[in-house]
Amino acid sequence: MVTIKNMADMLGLSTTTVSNVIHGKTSEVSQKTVARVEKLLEEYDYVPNISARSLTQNCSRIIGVAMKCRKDKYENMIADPFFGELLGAIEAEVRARGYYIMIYTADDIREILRNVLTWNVDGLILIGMLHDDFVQVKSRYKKPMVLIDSYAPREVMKYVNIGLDDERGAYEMTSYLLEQGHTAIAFLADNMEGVDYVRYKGHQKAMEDHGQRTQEKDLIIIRPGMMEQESSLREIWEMSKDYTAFMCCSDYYAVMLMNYLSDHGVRIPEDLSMTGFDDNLMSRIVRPALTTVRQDVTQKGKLSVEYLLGMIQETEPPEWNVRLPVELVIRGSVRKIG
Amino acid sequence: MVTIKNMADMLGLSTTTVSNVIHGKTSEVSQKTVARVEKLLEEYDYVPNISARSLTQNCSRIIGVAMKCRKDKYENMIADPFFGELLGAIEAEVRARGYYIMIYTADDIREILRNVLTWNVDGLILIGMLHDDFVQVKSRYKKPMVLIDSYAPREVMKYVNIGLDDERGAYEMTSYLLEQGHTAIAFLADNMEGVDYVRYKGHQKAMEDHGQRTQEKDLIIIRPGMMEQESSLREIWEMSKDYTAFMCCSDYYAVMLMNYLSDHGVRIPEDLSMTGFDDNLMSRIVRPALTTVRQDVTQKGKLSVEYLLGMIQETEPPEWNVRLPVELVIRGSVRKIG
DNA sequence: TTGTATGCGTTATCAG
DNA sequence: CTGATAACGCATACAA
Repeated sequence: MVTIKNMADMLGLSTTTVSNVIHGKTSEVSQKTVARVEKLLEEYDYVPNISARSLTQNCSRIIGVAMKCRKDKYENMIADPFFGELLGAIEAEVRARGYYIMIYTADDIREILRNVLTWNVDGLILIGMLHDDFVQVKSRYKKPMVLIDSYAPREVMKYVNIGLDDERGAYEMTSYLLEQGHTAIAFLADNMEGVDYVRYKGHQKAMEDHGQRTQEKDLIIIRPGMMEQESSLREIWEMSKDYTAFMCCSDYYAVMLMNYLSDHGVRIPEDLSMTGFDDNLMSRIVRPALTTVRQDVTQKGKLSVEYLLGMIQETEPPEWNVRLPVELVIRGSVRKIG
Repeated sequence: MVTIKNMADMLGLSTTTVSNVIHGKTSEVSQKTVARVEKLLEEYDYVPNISARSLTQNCSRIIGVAMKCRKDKYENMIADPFFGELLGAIEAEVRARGYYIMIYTADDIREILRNVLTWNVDGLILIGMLHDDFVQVKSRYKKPMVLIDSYAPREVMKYVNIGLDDERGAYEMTSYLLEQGHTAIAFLADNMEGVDYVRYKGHQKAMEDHGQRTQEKDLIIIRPGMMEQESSLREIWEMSKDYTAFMCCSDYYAVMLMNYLSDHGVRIPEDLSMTGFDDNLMSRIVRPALTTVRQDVTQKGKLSVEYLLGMIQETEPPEWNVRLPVELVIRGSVRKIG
């Protein structure tokens, strides 16, 4: 590996001059010298050492992507279609802007924080963080951050969030189901915080606006591992008999359930209508194709990077709480009744 | 951010002593000093600066994951279920071993190389590389490398490869199809190099061993974009009328085609049997579930990291050409005929 | 237009 | 047991 010093020695120049040429500060260097240096640069295919640069400039050109993943839920988060697409979109945009990406996944937020600090990351994209985690990161990491899909209370701390109009998405889906004559609707969610909670609220609101009431028993919480457990699936199957529609918080749950149920003789959508959320690859592959709420995951990733890099270049973000639009995608998994 | 020097000053010690405590070289330091230093370490939650460390030690603790991706094929490679799972598995293992991962995707191998060199990556995992690319990398990058799914000619250059028993997988699948009474089989591949070529060879061999011949027209090459193009799909549909089975080189193609065809009235498997390769998430989701060849992608990723880290620690790899086993998974997309 | 000197945070060598 | 000091590769303030 050639270093600046190597080359300076070869040319009988100082490192300063070589460095200047490398950085295009050619106004301060004579034409002739520039040519000589550039020739050598080419010849040896000089590549700067980022560690050294990072040390002097106190910036690393690394964008950290931190994902808190509950070990009990994911053993391979990146394999999830949603995260895969999101990560891919982030990677593409970061690369296009001349930065690098480093992924930090961990159960423990302190481990993530340690990594972020040790690499002196220039900016951070936080995925799947709850409020407490965010507070902890914020207290030690002082550079720009963007959260994705966060619903941490904004009163406590100002932050940029790139999210979705989750409430509206759920509202529209519920309205659609009601229009199709469904009133016995179960809502299936991961938990009752963050995104899922807001979607549930949208669902509730639509129900109320249409003169329907929601009951606690109509809310089915999918606990980790349930989708792989025969007994839990059977339980859900039993429950399904009380409803005409299952409204799921994610395509993944919708698709997994749909397959389990139809494999056990439940006809979709004749016996039970199903809807998802996200419009993943899966929703298009499954038959009947899944009626779902589309979000533009690639756009989400891209925008996160744009905002983050904007902040790194010291401009205020144009918006602190971005809610990307959402669109109802009607396919074949809902039937009209009555 | 506290530095070693900061702390040394506070304690009236030298950086050497503090550094020694940090690295557990406590045999050279008095109990009392150790305690004092550790207290401060704790108090300020000292985090080392990796750039500085990298500079002195000439190693970065970064494992590079380089993926050459043809722009015309992938706009988001990580979103592909296969790469997503592979990358996730690599990430998990790298993290468990105390290393970090950096992803380099590019169309141009020289860009990848530049990044690898600039970060002084300790080891490299190469995915989707053809022989020429590998030669180019090898000529400039002198640290350990592991290739995944490579079929670069071994005579030219010795290298570690973690791959699959592709030939056998295809052989078994073809044998299975023949047993089920199929002889009019089309083979659908991406191209005729690397993995796909070897799978095709396995297919050919099985055909011959069973007294069948393969003809050039029975080999259908899926060009980039074809899966999204109505006209191409229609063409394939037309072709399908001459066959009783489509044997696809990947689950992705199998699933996409299966859906297109069944949406157009072709009954799977009554009118046409289909098989895939990989045993992705998709193959389990689709109905009828896809008969396919299973590979353990997670194992592939994990093993790659194990081999690579072994080499970084200067031990010879136990094996230069690993061919992971493969398993026929019989589901519902193939019917028995005759 | 070019060169000298210094510092970034860490580790390593060697001397006390 | 502890401490100077140099070195890693690069960028920059300042000097010439």
